[in-house]
Amino acid sequence: MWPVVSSGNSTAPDPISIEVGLETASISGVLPVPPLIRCSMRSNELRRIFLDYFARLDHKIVPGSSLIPKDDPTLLFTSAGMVQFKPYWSGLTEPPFRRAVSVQRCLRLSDIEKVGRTTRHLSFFEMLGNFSFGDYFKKEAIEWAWRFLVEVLKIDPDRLSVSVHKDDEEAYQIWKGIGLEPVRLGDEDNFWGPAGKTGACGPSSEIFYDLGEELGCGKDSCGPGCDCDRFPEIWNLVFPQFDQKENGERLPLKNRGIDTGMGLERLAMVTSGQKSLFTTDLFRPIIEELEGMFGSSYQGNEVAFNIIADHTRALVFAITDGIIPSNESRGYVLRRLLRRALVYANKLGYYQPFIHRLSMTVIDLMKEIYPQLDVKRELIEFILKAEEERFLKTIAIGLEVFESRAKKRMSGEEAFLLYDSYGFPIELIQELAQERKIEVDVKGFNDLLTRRRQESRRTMVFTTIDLNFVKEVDRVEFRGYETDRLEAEVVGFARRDKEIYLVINPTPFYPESGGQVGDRGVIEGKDFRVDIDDTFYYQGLIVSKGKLTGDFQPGMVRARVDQKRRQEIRRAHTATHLLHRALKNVIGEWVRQEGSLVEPGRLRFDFIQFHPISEEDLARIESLVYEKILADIEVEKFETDFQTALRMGAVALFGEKYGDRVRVVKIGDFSIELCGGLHLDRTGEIGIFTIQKESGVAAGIRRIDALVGFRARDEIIKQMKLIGELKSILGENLLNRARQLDEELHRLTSQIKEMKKRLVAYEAEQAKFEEINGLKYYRLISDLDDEGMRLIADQLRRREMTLGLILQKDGRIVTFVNPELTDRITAVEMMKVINRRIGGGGGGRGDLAQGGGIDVQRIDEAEKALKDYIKEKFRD
RNA sequence: GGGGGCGUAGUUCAGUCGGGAGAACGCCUGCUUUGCAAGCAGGAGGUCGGCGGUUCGAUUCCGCCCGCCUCCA
Repeated sequence: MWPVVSSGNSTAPDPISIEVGLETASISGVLPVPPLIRCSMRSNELRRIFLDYFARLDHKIVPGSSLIPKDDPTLLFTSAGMVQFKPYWSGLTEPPFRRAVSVQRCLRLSDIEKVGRTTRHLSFFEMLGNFSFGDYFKKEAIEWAWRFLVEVLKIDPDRLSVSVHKDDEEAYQIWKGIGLEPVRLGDEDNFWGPAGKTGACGPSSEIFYDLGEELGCGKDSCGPGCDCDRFPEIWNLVFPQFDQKENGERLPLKNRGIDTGMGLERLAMVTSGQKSLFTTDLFRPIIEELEGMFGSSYQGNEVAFNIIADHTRALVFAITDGIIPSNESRGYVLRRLLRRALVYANKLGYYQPFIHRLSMTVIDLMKEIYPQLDVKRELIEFILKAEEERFLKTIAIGLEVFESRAKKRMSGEEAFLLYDSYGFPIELIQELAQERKIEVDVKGFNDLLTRRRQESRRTMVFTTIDLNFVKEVDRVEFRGYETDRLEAEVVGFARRDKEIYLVINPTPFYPESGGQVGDRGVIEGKDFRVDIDDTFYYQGLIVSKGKLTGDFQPGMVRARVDQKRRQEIRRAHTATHLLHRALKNVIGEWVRQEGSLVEPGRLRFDFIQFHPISEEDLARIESLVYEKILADIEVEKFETDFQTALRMGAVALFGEKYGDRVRVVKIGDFSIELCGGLHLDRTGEIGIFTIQKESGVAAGIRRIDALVGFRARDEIIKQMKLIGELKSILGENLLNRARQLDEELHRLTSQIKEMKKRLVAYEAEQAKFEEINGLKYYRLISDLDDEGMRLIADQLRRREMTLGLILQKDGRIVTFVNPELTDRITAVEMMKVINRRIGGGGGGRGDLAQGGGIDVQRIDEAEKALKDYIKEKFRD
């Protein structure tokens, strides 16, 4: 069974030093296209041949973008090659080129259930694509695609077949001209997009490859587009011509064009004569490594092997792009992929963490094309190992819950609770149940799961903005580097009651980017005013959001950034660069930024490091930054081309996209980074810098929180004031005094405890009783607190045949009964009798009850009633 | 974004109906045995995650927030 991870015995690994030259740290995502083929891998050739082919057709080779889509809140992952180009079709952003070609790493979870069960579905894949933005259209796209397959790759044309959208006569005729007879399919098969909720979409034409009759489903209807494995779709040619809005409406696209996608893995399959993606050179080494690990063969275990291989690839690439397993959104998807892979390993009888080892094979296989994988090797291994161990722990907890609930039958609710709250995979529940001959209500489980899904979908809110355009605009000009106020024109807007989104051109408002938060301020028009509370990029445009007062009309406006706030942001950002450099100096050059947050007066910096930073190092880092602040160094900001910046030694970050022109921020000879954010003119303006805390965010990632400028000052003053107030109470020598007081408090508390004990004994001793029908009825008044009264009651009720009450001046009261009498009368009953007469409330246990809020003046009246009640009860 | 679970001593956790904050391990002191493991006696250690509400009284009930686990999107 699963080994249980014992907690607390994990030893921190030695710090790992990674050589990161600027050459490797530079152009993230750029696929090197060597002039000579030096790889023996067939799929490596395919990437290069594809890029070459379209480059010769005047396509710009564009590096694949990160798996985290930029500027598109409707999309969880980059799920297609077109994602990074979406604004180019809608015209929201002027395309810098009209034709592009790319190899895009993609993560798609919509078909996750099919992955591994068919020979052609993957969650992670690379997509080869050529794109046109308002340039060529169907004719070229179709002809080029056909010639690429048949003439360049020499694929047997008899094995290829095509489909078009049922209403797309144009595409149909083009294929006819080539000599093919396309099948016509409906929206379900031949309409693509948009990726996410909004954006470019249109009819498509697909190219299929016939793997042979033996793989077919045998149905009469079997043919291109069939769900079986015989005719995999290898290339989808999409003709984007609509722009889908948030409400589902489709408007004509400004730059209609071409968007194609061909899965590299499927292409590798057909060009190498394989019948499955998983036997291509992209997967075979992974599968073989798995066979070695598990000691079982691929044959007969295809589904589990396929799933594990696929998910491991996805994990390696996702972590490289900066996603860390967590319990929300993107990170959670990673967690699920990893757990799914482990569950399938379990099905093969393998119970150890192994994905972190398998990931090394994936890295070795792909590092030539994606050098970043190799750079992040240690991080990937560390994160995966920690995550695998965490899952084993989850399983251990789930097992306990399972055992405690295991009866003859397990209801759907119980199974669902195990799955939903304890993360126990349903596959394991079924397996365990089978072993123990327990029946599981799978239907009930599935019903609950379905209900949960519907509920989640219903409450899902989309963060899309449907902009109305007043004026066509290529892009929004950002003038925030030079100014914080200007006159501009409203070019687009969207309204939801008092909430309004404005696109103005030009704009002084900095949109949230690179960790720096968006600007706030005011936009004023003729009869209205908008208090801007956030600014961000949306589909390539800069959008400011705020609260509207007055009557909004598009037109000329005055825009003014909250200057004071912005200055605090500048302080934090420049300080972030100093901190980054100081970290490298003190800890080591391998320190790499994993994310940062730049707010007014506050910054947060995440970086890769496998153990906490020592107090001494933190102090050194802080004082190094401070030294640079006091040196009041000039902060130079300028534009240059990417290569020049790199030659100057600029630090470029992974996952960031850089155009040909880049902005450089240089602080003397101390720090130089590529950065589009806002910065100070001199480091002295930072004023104060103080590290607030150092903590861990996830396995292998540390975080430093720091304050600067006014916010740092406010915090320090707050602390000093607090200390001042403490001193006014405790005197100058705070520490000694506090220790003294603590000791004294301790001594006095135990003394009071002792005294109370004696007082209790005394009061109990002195207590007089009155006889009522053979009972000893006590009534006393005490000045002791609740605990004291309880203790007296404890003493008295130990005596045989006793009961009574203890009263305190401010209305607190305790009633008590000897435990042997409680089946005839209880302390709670007595309390209620009193409460009925003279108010208040109370309750407790049979032998002791507490209460309060009674009217002490009328106690005699209540007591009389109580005695009558007791007499009644013990009449015999 | 929404749902479920959890948050109590340094650690792992118990705490029933709203009325005495507990156990084990660890720690400290002493004793015993001194080959070690240990044994015996005593002790320290708590904002019951935070804030607010209901109540005479809240670790317990309610609301909001924070953190962790987990599921759905």
